[in-house]
Amino acid sequence: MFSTDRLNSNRKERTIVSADPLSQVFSALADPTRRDMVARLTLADATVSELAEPYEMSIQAVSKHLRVLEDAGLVSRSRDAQRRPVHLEADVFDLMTKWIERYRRQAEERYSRLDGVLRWMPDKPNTRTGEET
Amino acid sequence: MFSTDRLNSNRKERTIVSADPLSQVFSALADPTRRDMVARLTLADATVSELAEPYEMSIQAVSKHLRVLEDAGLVSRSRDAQRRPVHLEADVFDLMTKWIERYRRQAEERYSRLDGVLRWMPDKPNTRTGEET
DNA sequence: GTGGTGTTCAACCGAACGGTTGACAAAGCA
DNA sequence: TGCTTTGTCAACCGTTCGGTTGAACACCAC
Repeated sequence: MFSTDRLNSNRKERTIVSADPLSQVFSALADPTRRDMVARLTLADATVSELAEPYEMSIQAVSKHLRVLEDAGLVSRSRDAQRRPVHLEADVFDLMTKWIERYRRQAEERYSRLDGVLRWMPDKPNTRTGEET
Repeated sequence: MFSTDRLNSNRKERTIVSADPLSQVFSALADPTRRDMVARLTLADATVSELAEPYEMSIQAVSKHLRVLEDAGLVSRSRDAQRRPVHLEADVFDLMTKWIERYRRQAEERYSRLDGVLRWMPDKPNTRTGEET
């Protein structure tokens, strides 16, 4: 909660502030390299160097990308000797899906409601900002 | 591709490079303020100052946020005297939804396939990197 | 032990981000 | 004709981001 991390350091828990989960997931997937890794991980687990192979960047860069995927909960890592197999955690997708679907539905509802309003149309100026209490 | 923008500047088209559409949408929604704006816009169109009202930041900051939403195609703006009513373009949600659903499905398929493999289990090492040609 | 392999850590760098302030344009209102 | 409202543009500032290099750690194989 305060220092605790970055002193004993090495293990996890150097979260510091960490954005809300939804922001983390969205921003993790905002990078094409990271999206590509996720896509490949839907086919099979892979080690860091296997994941790094197709890209031109250094292994360290890939390792960093994996960290943000892990922090976002999209990916988990186990241990196999020196190797760190990466595994996709598809559940987190739901977080996004739910957010998106919720507001999409709300938007659609609103549009159909608006159709109604337009048909009704008394003499108000133009329903500009709508009926938001 | 080179200068061209930022010289004639003022009108649109200062795209410079502009990330791929999917990255733009994801990263636009990676900010909680922007997500909140989108959420509110599902209820009704709104002007810039109406949108800005609940937040502590300056109008200019809100204007910037709207720009990234607009560049991502999530939002469009019309004109009403000095006002610039903002309207949600819910279609772009589909871009994300499709990406997410595609890989979620792929991941699920893989897991069920893996169940099969485990039951079958010959003597191969472990199907590590799978069958990605 | 020594050496190789796989991965992470630490420091650094330039570009992008999220915010600020100040100036200004464009339209309505006195 | 001013003055106000609404919004954008431009410049700046500190922080984060995506990448680099170099060093270190952890583990296996001689």
